[in-house]
Amino acid sequence: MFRVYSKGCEYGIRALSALTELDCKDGFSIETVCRRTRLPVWFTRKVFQKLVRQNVLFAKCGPGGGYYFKKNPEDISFLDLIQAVDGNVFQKCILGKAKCRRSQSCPIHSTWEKIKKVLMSELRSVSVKQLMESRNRVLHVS
Amino acid sequence: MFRVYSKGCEYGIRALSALTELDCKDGFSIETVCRRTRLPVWFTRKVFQKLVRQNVLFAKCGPGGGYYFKKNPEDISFLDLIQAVDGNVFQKCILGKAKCRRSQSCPIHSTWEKIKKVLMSELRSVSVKQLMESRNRVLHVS
DNA sequence: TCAAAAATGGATAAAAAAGTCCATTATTGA
DNA sequence: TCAATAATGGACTTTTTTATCCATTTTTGA
Repeated sequence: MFRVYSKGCEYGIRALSALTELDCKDGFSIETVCRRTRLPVWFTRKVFQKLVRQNVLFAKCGPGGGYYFKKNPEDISFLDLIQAVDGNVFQKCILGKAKCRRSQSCPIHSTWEKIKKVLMSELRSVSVKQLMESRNRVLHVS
Repeated sequence: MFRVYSKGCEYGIRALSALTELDCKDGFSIETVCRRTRLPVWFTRKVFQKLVRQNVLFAKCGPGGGYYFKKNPEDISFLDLIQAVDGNVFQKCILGKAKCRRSQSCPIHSTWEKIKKVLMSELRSVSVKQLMESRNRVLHVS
């Protein structure tokens, strides 16, 4: 039951990873993305709604509308994506202690702080742009 | 929705962390541990049952019975505990890809492998004995 | 030997997460 | 202006996880 992020977040990541340069420029509709990735449309829609609220994407209604990046895909990290969809999940104490600070900390506070630091910095080091590129590369190879 | 381990696993960790030297020698009952930690008895029981099946603890029925460590608490790591309760959770692909191997891997395979390595080695570096000690230290200080 | 103590495994209930649907709103272009 | 397109937010359903309960089994010692 180890999870870095929710299912919804996973879909968001997979959806955005499947975008092309052109999509980034001209925008993309849910239908297009979900057809390409075989993700469930209705659920992915919910995730995109969150990304809009969190200023990662912006949405344009009406014919020819769709979603557009609000920031450059280079400047959106994997961590940004997780936090936009799931919230500030990395702050909580790993042992569920309500007030886990340096004094009065849980038995593995310092270990966990160390792990978290690595985890977050690695997640920050991957951009949506990179996700897109490596996905497209994989598709070409296979 | 970030979780390193299940709720049950969390309870197991908290329960075992609350044991004393004497408990390790003479065994301990669910009631004793749960009174001390204010954990729900019935649920913690289920977790202990798993730990028994996974050879972390062994159980003795009847009056004066209870649970005993099957291995030395020094030799049980945090990681062992997680895997005993939750199974082999760290093997799965972070993006939910069924077959994520070096060739045909998901876009963040290598990043994730790196994070996982640190995560697992840190979790392996903490023993149940240490958890017990630091918990007891905290209790004395506060 | 039998009542009490302690664990077991299966059944069920409650809560949370995941997934679906729909009526509504916004926008476009014919 | 209005029909069609595309997103929105809320309501609802299903599935998974968490939590509880109980009848049964094992063991002890009076």
